[in-house]
Amino acid sequence: MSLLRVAVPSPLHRLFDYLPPADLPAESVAGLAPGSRLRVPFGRRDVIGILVAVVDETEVPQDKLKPAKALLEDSPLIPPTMFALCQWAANYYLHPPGEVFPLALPTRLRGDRPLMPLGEPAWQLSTRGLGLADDALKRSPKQALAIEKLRREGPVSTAALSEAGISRAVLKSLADKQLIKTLNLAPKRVAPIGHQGLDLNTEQELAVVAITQALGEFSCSLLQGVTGSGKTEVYLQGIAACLERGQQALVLIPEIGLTPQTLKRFQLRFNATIVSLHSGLADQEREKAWSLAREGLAHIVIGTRSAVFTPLANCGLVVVDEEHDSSYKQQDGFRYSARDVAIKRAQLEECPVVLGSATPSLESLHNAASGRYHQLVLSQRAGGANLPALQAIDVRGQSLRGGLSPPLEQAVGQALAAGGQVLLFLNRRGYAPTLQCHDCGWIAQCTACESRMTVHRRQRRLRCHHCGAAAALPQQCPSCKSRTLLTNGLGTEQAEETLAAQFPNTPIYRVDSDSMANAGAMQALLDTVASGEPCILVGTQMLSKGHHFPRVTLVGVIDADALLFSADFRGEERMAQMITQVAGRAGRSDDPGRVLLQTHHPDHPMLSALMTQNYAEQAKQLLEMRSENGLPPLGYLFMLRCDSADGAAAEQFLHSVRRAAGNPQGITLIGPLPSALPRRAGKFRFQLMVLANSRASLRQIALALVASAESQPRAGDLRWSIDVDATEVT
DNA sequence: CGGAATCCAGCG
DNA sequence: GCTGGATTCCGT
Repeated sequence: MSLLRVAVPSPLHRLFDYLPPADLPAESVAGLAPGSRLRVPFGRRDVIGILVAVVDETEVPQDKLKPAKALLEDSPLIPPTMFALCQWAANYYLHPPGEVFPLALPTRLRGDRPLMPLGEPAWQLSTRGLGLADDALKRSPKQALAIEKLRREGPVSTAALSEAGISRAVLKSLADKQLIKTLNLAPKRVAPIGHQGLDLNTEQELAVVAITQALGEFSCSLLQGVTGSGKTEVYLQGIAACLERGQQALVLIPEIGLTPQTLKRFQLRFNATIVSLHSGLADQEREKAWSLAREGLAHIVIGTRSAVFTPLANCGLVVVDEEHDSSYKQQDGFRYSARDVAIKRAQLEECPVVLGSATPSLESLHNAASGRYHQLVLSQRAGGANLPALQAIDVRGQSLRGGLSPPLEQAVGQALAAGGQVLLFLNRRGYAPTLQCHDCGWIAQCTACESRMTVHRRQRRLRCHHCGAAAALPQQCPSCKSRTLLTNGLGTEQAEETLAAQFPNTPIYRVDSDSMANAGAMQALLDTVASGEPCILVGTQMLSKGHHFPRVTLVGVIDADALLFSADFRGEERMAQMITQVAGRAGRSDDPGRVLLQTHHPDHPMLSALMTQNYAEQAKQLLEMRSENGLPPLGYLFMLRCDSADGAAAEQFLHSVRRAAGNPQGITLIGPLPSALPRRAGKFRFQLMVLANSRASLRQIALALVASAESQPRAGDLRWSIDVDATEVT
């Protein structure tokens, strides 16, 4: 007997078997394709699940099996490649399959809504309308006109009818008389046209040739190009070759903030259907973009992390821009890496994938060095510009105004006087990270987290950056009623304020997620900065991503020490990437500019390495250190995390899971330990780190731990999750 | 003792 | 995750 194995939307690490729906002919059941939606009873209610397989046997007792209620479509909404990708991802990341398959669908289709047809709503004559006598409508001239038009032209879109002066009301009365009926005009398939690309230098040429020749089968290339070396141009010409083969391209970018610029550049180059998928889209727009991609009507699909699960009818090339960027890793729920999923996807699509970055992740560099990836290098900046020189400023004992030491302040003044723009990097938003009472020492803490509240003076609020809690900025100390409250430390808001006083004749622009909250703010800023007038940009890592500022001649890193000391083993890698990226924002051919790093540890080996080496050399050293410690990418790791309002319960849970794992060969278990933020949003957080010397042994122990965790009695609000290839381990 | 808040197993 | 039946809690 045929049974349907279904991925049901629930956090359970298993599939559920159902009898076929009663209305489905028995002989058609065996031939059902996976990836279709099914309405199935689950507990007390009905849910929409995804058919994973048709099976003959089950371990479920016969009397527990229930029939599915309905099959929602004949041909699967999730095409075979995407189905395989989701299945791989659920398996690789050990995530409940019922939560993975829906990612291949737009939200509207995760329920039981029917697929919205693409194309345009239109009208045509019904049989009765065709046979209508010519003078039958002489008392309704508008209706007669409509019939005449449809008779002459065949099906006409509602929009075109409306343009011809035929209103909805007219169409409705004709429809009521059953003289006309609706249909859907199929969308037109257009051939994409690529405009002439820019001239390439030799390295770019080689990269384009390599990508073009790779089309048609799976391969992975790492395009390592210093900032300003023209990586995007290489993508564009690779994509042009892909489109010429009649295939589609998928382009992943790190953040929604970069979408408009990227989209614009692609639209200028190609006369083609380009869709972008990001969190800013309304559900209906999202479904339309998804359908265009799935039907093969969109030539280029540009999107952030989740777009890696968008089906493409004929995917010929995958590009992952800024592949090192941490936003490709989802940090809650289903903790996948879109970059790694993209590589698997290219393998399933049998097409090449290009990973691009000026500062590739150690993972990708390692894979390139070991020959698993092709390495494509762009070492020259466009127009032959040099990269700016890095220099440390020893701030020990120096008086700091608005975070700036006298030498930095002086350098800023000089750069502005020379007509340049200045970029100051401070990776802390808000006014100050701490509010303290001068009389009794009270410190504003978040009540739900083990952390301090950040002062946001403009909003007159205290905000917790970990849980989002907010409170009014107190006027007096809640503990001793003193009115002398001090702020400690420096955030972008305060820096902006102090800089305005230090440089009263220069516009200061703050760039962080607070000031760039509304859509268009970033574009407006970029337009202003592009005008070239001297100004100071002060902001967080938002400044270090994507945008190039050719008129910036000085980059100042206000607090390099904040990057220097990280509990995470990826700290050094992140610092090198961030400094290299922020340094790369500046300079043009005739003036590479300079980069000043303020630090209390000018002799720190990481800083000296940054001064004297390029990113690639430094990465090589970092890789050696990882190798010595058995850390990724030379070791394999995952985290088992647990949080609960009951801290002891969370810790106990991980202890007993660890006991169940035993003491296998080649595995290092560390923990359970409280995480770096031991309490967040009212919950205590513990974690167990597992390091393995091979992917196979990692997988084996991960499966054992998940099985053990699943079989533990579930107490209270305790939650656990697994993070395969975790990037944040503190 | 009744009604509300909380706990907890089970979902095919 | 959601659901509803069982259990505990609270005021009377």
